[in-house]
Amino acid sequence: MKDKTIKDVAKKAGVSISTVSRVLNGYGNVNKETNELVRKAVEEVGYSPNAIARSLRSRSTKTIGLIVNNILNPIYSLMAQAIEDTAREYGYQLLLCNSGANSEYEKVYLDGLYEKKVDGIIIAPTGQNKEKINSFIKSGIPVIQVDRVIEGLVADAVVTNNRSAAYEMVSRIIENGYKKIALIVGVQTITTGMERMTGYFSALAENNINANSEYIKVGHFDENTGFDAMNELLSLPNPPEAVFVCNNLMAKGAMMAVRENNISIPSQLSFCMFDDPDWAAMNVPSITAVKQPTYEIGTKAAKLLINRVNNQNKEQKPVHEVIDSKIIIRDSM
Amino acid sequence: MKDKTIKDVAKKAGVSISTVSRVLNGYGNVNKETNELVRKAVEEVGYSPNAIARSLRSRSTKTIGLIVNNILNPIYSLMAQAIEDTAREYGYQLLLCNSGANSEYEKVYLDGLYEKKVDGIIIAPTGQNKEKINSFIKSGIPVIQVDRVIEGLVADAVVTNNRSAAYEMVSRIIENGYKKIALIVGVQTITTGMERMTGYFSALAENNINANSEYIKVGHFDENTGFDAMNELLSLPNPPEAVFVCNNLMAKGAMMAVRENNISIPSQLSFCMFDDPDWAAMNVPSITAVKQPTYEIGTKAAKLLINRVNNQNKEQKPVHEVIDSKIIIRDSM
DNA sequence: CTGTTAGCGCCTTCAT
DNA sequence: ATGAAGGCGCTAACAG
Repeated sequence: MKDKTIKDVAKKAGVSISTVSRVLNGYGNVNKETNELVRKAVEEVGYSPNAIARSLRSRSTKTIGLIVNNILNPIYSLMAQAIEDTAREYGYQLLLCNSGANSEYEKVYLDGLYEKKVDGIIIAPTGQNKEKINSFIKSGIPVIQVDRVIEGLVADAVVTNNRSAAYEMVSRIIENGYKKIALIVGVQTITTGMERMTGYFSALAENNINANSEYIKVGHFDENTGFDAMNELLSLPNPPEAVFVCNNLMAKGAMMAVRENNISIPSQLSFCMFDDPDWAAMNVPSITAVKQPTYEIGTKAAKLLINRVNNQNKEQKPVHEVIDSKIIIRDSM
Repeated sequence: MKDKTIKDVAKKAGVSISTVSRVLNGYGNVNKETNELVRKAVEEVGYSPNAIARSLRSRSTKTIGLIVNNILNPIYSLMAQAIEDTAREYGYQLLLCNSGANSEYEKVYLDGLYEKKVDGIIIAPTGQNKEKINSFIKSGIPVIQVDRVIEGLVADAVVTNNRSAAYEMVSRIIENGYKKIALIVGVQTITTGMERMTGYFSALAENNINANSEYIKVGHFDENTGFDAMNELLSLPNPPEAVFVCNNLMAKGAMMAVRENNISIPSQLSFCMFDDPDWAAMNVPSITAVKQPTYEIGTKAAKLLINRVNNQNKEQKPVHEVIDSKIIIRDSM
């Protein structure tokens, strides 16, 4: 069954296609009766507008691209939900891209989104495609960075206070009387990894505790790294008394290792983490965690983007919004 | 910076736009030298094709719409990941829609996807928009149902063996010597709710156990329902010895209630569930669960869809694919 | 207030 | 092997 076009409606209503267009888009002056006539014709014909044709002409797709690492990570699925909720509210749709933290995939996605003429993109960048991302901005397509940020890229960003949250978390550990504090953290080429580690060092320094390089494990922000790192820490001749694990995936792996080694928390090891997935609260003992304002980050990012889209002319300075995380003290520390 | 078009490339290469188009799409006969010439011009000009224009002309968007209940539910985020992986492999992109199990939203999304001329859709349907979904199919836009199915809709579907998996799970409970077995399940208007409940009844019947209506809690597939239902079960004068909770959200709520009531699993209550989220394996005791082949469902659905898209003419019969779940026995039973 | 017209960027016969 | 021309469905001047 072939789609009906604006032409069919025009014929049915006995008016010109421009009149139909005017009625459909609700601008210009249209006679009330004509308006009625057209609306009835739309019904009768069963007309549905062709967004592709409209986009080609109007140079707006009402679509935004979202590139995340891993939609399975609750951080990103919650963020996606927030963005989607906001997008819907404003009449936008979401093109979802799962980069898998792979910069090659990211590049392909960026090209795809460019060709599809999205009105803007929200991205948790791998960091490897700075120039390509920049070309969006130069073309007038707004870009909002979330979660992490590419240094030197002049684009908006919405992130959490990684450094100070980590700082505060580690300070709490110290307050509880621990000095031998380990850190499991992700690569230092992305800002989350870097900032969380910096927070850790600041807290140690401020309390005159020497950082012990044996206690610092840097790897990927994933389960395997967490598992391996924790095993290494536990097999140290002089193991740490506390550990701060810097994201939920690593923490899951680390927790597995803790269990396999029959280490009791918090009596043998104080355990706390960045992120607050379901299992953190359900674990026995429940895990002290840094809870990111993920939904809010998503909402803010989406609103910021849509705002940009609607004011492309006004050359505002990039916004760098930092929303505070909350530390949730539970029983593991 | 204005986008370069095929025209700019043509001018640069000193050929016509149709030759450029031929080179870009790799069909027809083009002289090797001309080919070179055009490719170089593409580079020099910095040309990127406009997918919108191409779609308008070619009537294909290389885009598929995905409508799920709740991207936060790991079942759906994993499915989304699978679909996305497959889509990427075949050069398709994903328009993500989060219906929130709300049929009004679902309707709006369906309209939006129709207007955006997606090549096909994958949907976990609420069940309330049968006619609208059917209109896609009538227009030649393939639809694949996942997770659940609308009765009487002539469309492909990829689901798990809800009935027999539930049947087997409950049979296992019975084998373990329990007779007072409760069920917490979602609404019976969607097939997952219905089939899982049917499986429960079959297992009881086959073992000559009378179903006790006090033990059967039907509500929404969400955390609150699970929590409330479990509380009610536990406050029964004659509480059940075992419970089968029919999805991960409900199970989370139910587990909360179990804990608040200081009920010990499995000594006081045998607990098992449909779905296998992170926390099920990590819980103490670990939870016996029906693990759906979620990734596989997503992959199959995407492949089926893409296949349909490429063979729109061939009027094949709808496929109803059922992929078996796996029961993972753990310590909670 | 309404109709005519000119494209948006691309693909695709149809000539040559 | 290449070019010219029409049109996908729609919006937005521009006339009237």
